[in-house]
Amino acid sequence: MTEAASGIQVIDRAVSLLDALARENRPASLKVLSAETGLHPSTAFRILASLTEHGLIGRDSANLYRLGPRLLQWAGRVSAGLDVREAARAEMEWLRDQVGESVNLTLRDGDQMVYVERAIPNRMMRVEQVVGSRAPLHVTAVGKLMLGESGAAAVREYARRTGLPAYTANTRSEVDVLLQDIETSRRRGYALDDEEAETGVGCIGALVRDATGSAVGGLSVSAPMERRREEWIPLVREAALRISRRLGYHAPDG
Amino acid sequence: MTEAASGIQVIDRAVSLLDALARENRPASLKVLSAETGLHPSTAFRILASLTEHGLIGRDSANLYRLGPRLLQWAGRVSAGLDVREAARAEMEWLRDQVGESVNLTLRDGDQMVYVERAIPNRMMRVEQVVGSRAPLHVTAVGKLMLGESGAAAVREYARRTGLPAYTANTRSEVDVLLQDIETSRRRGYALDDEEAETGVGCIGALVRDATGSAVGGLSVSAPMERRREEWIPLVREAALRISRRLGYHAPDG
DNA sequence: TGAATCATTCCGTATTATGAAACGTATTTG
DNA sequence: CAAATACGTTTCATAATACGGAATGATTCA
Repeated sequence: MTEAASGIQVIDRAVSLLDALARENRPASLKVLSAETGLHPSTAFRILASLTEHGLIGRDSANLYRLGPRLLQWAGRVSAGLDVREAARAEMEWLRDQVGESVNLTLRDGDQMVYVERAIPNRMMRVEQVVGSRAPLHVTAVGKLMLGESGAAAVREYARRTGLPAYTANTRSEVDVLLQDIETSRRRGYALDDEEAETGVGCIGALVRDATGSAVGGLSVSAPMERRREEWIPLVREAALRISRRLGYHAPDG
Repeated sequence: MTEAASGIQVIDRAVSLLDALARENRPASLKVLSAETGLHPSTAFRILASLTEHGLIGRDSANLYRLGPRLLQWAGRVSAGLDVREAARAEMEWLRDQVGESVNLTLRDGDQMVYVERAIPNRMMRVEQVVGSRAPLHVTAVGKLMLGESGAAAVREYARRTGLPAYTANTRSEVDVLLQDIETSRRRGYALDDEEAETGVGCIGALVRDATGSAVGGLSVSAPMERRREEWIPLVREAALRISRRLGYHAPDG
């Protein structure tokens, strides 16, 4: 169903098969996959066989297809230059232990933020993001900071492209309101998300920069709104700064 | 260089491009990638463009190609049925804090173990595995336990297929020695790796089972040999068992 | 400013992937 | 237990598809 077309047919089809498998989130039969993607069974079989050969897909005892471990090999190298995930892991765990809430590391990918790494607390009620999932820039704390990096003109373009869809009553779906928010966030060096992506969930985010000083992503704490504390702000900033330092970042002045 | 051929040409080529990019471990130019893979620049360009379209590859400001975050989406769903990684994360951190050494979660993929998740301690000297990297079954603690699951005949077949290559002086490269080791390990419910994969590194491993009782992977502690302690054995077993329980595993008797 | 290097696009061609149909194999049903 | 059904796999003629040589743009370097 979720199709994408461009460039090379076989690759489009292979991707849609892998997507179908990921969406299913469990081992799937050829029948299911070919139905799901609308591919002729024979074609789907051939492509799946090729992907299997390369380890991108594994096969069950029951002849079911599943995503293969080779993907991990590639995913491990996904980063923005240096390995941000690597640098972030320890700091994220530290921050999670400080605040007792979920900590997320996100990277920008076009008009979206991608959740790249997380540390979740051991409590009953918590906010949980799936690694690899996405959210639009304007509804996340880190996303708003990223927008602030590229200037007002770029934000307006973003607004025009996406239409600033509203996820909750609090989503900044008016350009001017968004610009206002972005500007104060930029000045303060941190951003809040006041139930703008999901009702009941609040975030505090700060940017992570690399050796060249450009923002490669961000760190954020996500908590049920009523548990979020202002006291966490310096902690989030501190953790983000420490990750940045590990990436070679040196503060502008000293 | 590292070629693989089978089934569909474009997919073989796309995979080899992604591989080249992963091997490079940094953003790479079209020139480099086409040279590395032996593909005509025009062909490499077309394939890379298609992969980029799908987010499997991202592009730098300097027109360099890098692995894209979409891979994370897929990698996040790589598992053996239920999400082992998910279930394991907390337990792994607990175990790491108990023993103060690196903890690895591994899955079997054919004749190899794949490192799927890790928790590393915050100390200067530590053993570190890259997520997605691999090792043959017979040189790892968990691998030997996995071999023990399928019986002596299967082990002999494995030995014949792979030739039991020796990585250190301690590697069990004689079938009978290996079988002996596997059998005692199976009976004890845990396995040791006494510098069999790398000199100076010792491991303690235990299996992780799913709801059907079959081994889906394993948990292991890796430490410099002189720091490894026998007291850790029950801790490793306990953590592995807790992960198994989260996957729905129920001990055979009670 | 000119030269050189690399990325990108174009396009005729043959190779490559395609999908209908036939064949195996396992599972279900009467 | 046999027949039927459903699904996975292989084959093969065909045309659509990806190929790669060459020409064009865009940068970088001298």
